[in-house]
Amino acid sequence: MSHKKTREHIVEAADTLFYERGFEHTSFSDIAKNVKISRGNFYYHFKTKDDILDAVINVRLTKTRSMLAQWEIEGDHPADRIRSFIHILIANGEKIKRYGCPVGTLCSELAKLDHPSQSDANRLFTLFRTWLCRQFGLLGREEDADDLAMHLLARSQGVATLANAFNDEKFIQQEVKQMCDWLKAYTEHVVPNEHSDQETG
Amino acid sequence: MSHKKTREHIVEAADTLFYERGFEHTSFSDIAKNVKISRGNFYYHFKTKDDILDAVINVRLTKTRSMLAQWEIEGDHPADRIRSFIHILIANGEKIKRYGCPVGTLCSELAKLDHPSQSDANRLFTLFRTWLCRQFGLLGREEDADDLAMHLLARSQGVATLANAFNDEKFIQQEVKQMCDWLKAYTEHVVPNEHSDQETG
DNA sequence: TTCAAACTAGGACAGACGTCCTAATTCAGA
DNA sequence: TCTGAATTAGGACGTCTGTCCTAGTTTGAA
Repeated sequence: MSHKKTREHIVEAADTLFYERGFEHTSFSDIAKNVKISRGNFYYHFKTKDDILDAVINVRLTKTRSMLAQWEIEGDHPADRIRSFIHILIANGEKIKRYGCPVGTLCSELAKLDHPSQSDANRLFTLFRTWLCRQFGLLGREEDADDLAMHLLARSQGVATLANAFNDEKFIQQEVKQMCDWLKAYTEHVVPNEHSDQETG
Repeated sequence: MSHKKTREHIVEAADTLFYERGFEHTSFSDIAKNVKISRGNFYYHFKTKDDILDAVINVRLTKTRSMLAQWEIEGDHPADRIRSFIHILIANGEKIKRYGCPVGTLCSELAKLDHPSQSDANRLFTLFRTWLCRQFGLLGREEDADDLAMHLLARSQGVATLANAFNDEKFIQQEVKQMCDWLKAYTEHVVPNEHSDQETG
């Protein structure tokens, strides 16, 4: 029983610390302090620090997948789902202002370290990319769905980076509004007869 | 003579390495290897590693200022100058795909380290911001010039982050084109009588 | 040529890191 | 209750880090 719990606690603490302080700047001692176990005990659960990183990435992948699935349940119209994506900038605004985007900053750091888990971390981006791509496809934009997905992903990344640097709440809200307007214009232009045709209405 | 040269060589090598590997992941030994001096010799030129970082930031600030000044000389029309900004994504495309944006990734790393030089690094962003702000003002958009500057800055940051993660050249070019179109639409809409009225024409 | 100042090389230093070992403790099943 | 396996605590290890010292070399002006 305590085996799985301890392992999960380690991954959970590492997840938080890797986000807030970065992977390299987080030591075994830091994680141990948070989980309240002995530093030497890590070796039983993980052979190396990189193994912890892999576990953290896998947890994030799983959580992201379920979040995206949840957005598909909550929103019938693809535009609503895409709005859910855009609004994580507001939902996670405080953390983003402090630490930036967890996906972007991790991928960025691993790229500089030339770390073997780079490609695994990038799958977090791919998850959002393909999900957004599918939603734009459902909006009738099959041809350039992936371009639109990448465009929106880039906009979000940029907002996160600058919100972090300037610690600017108003900027986040302005940009979120602009992205929603951009989305609405696209939606109305492409699927004019379906601007708010949810089955609930 | 060799004093200044050595100091400059150290800062130059540190500048490159901080960009390519990150500040924390660059050691004195790494820099020493590049400059081909003894590791212990640093103390004569810099008291601490943070002092080297400060020097690097100052060099970048100076270089950026002169680059922006150059763009003002080269382009008479503010729209041309802004296009110069947009096109650094292509000019530095190879490095951005490998290491991301030097400004964004540095600010991001220092934020995670809670490093005292955060605010100095952020001044790099502010440099671009106020410069872009001024150009948009000259385009007749005094009222929302700063919003437009921040918007464009964010777009560039997002493109750099994703170009780095996906190592995607086509994506950079697409987004650069979109940004130029966005700029042109703005320009023509706001200053309709001046859509290509450079003094050279 | 002389000599103080500028500069450099090499290594000592304490502390932190990731890794790994071993003895002790906890726990589950017979 | 007993026993072997699972789990943990604590610390040893070699390496690397940033910092700092000192002896030696180079340099430029008198």
